[in-house]
Amino acid sequence: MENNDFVKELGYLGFTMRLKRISDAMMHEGRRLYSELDVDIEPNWYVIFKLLKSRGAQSVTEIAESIKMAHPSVIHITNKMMDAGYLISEKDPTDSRKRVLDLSTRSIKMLPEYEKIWNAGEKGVEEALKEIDALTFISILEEKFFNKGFKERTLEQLNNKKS
Amino acid sequence: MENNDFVKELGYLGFTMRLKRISDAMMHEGRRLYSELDVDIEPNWYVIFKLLKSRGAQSVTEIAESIKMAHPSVIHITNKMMDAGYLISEKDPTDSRKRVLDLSTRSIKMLPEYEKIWNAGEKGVEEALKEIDALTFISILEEKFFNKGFKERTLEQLNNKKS
DNA sequence: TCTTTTTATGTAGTTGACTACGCAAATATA
DNA sequence: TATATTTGCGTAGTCAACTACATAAAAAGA
Repeated sequence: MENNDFVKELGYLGFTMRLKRISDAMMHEGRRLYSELDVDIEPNWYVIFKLLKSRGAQSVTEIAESIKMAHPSVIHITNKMMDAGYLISEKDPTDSRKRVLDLSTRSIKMLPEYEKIWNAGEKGVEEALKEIDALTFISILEEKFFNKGFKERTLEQLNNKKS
Repeated sequence: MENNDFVKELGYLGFTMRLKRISDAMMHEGRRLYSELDVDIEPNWYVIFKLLKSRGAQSVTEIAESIKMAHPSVIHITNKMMDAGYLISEKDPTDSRKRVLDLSTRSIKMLPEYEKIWNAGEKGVEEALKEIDALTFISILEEKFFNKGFKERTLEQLNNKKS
C-alpha cells in the first residue's frame, strides 16, 4: 500500500472501508491460490468442510448458527458444494422440514490434500500476524461491533451532540 | 458473538473469514443506519464525497488509485451517485479518453448534513477502538497482506514443507 | 509519419453476502 | 382438537467487489 492512499488519511472514518478492502483482497488471493494449485474449491468452502468434519452432519440452520452466517448464504454455498460432489443431503427422519448435510466420500478422499493447503495458509497468516496478537484484536472487534453495532454507536453519537 | 462460534475455534485459519464477517456486518449496519435516518446514500459513497471535496475533480482512474479500488468498481459506484444527482461528469478537454468527475451543487448542499452523520460514525468507531490502537493494527495488516499477499505466503509455506 | 504500445474507460460475467418474503411442518395454546 | 405461532428451508432481489476482455485515444518508437 503506497502513500497515495486517501482512505488512510480519513482516520477512523476510513476504518471500515480498510477492513473491507483487506478482507476482499484476501479472499481474491484465496481464489487465485486455488486456481494456481488447480484445486476446484472456493475460498469460503473450507469452513463447511472443517465444520462437518469436526462436528458431523448438520442441518442448514445449524450450520448457519455455527458459523454465524445468514441461512440463505449457507444454502448458496452448500448447493455449490453439492454440485461439485462434496456434500450429501438428506431429510431428517424425525423432522421433515430439516435437511441434513454431510461430507461425501469424495470429500473424505480429498480432505487430506486440501488440509495441506489450509494448514499452509494458516501458517502463513500466523507467521505474519502472531507478533501483533491478531486473534485477540479481532475478538475485541467482534465484541465491540456484534453486540452493539456500528449503527447503534453512530446514533448514540448523533444524539449526544443534540443534547 | 456467542460462544458457539466455530470459526473462532479455527484459530488463524478462521482469521480471514472473521475479518470478512465483521466488515460485512459493519456495511450492512451502515445501510440500515442510512435507511433509518432516511438518507438516500449508500455506505461506500462517503469516500467519493470526501475525496472529491478534499482533492477536487478527478478522473475515474485517478479515483480508483486514490482509494485503491479496481476501476470498474469506481465506475459502478459513481454511476449510481450520478443517477442520484450527486456527481457531474465531463470529458477532459486535453485528453478525450478521460472522464472527470466532480461534486454537483446538490452534493455541496447536502454535504453538511451527511458530514454530521459521518462524524458521528467516526466518533463511534473511535470511542470503541481507540484503546486498542486499531489504526496501527490495520496498517500492519495492510502492510503484511498488500505487499506480500495471502497467496504468496501460503505458497511459501507449502514449499517450505516440501524442502 | 506509420506502427506499436500503453493508458483510460466501459461492459460482461463471476462470486459473496444480505434482507424480505413465502410455504410447509412442527409446536404451542386455547 | 382446532387454531395460532414458531421454526426450517428455499427463492427472489439487492448491492459490492473482482477479473477478463474490448475499444478508442494518446504516447512512444522505428
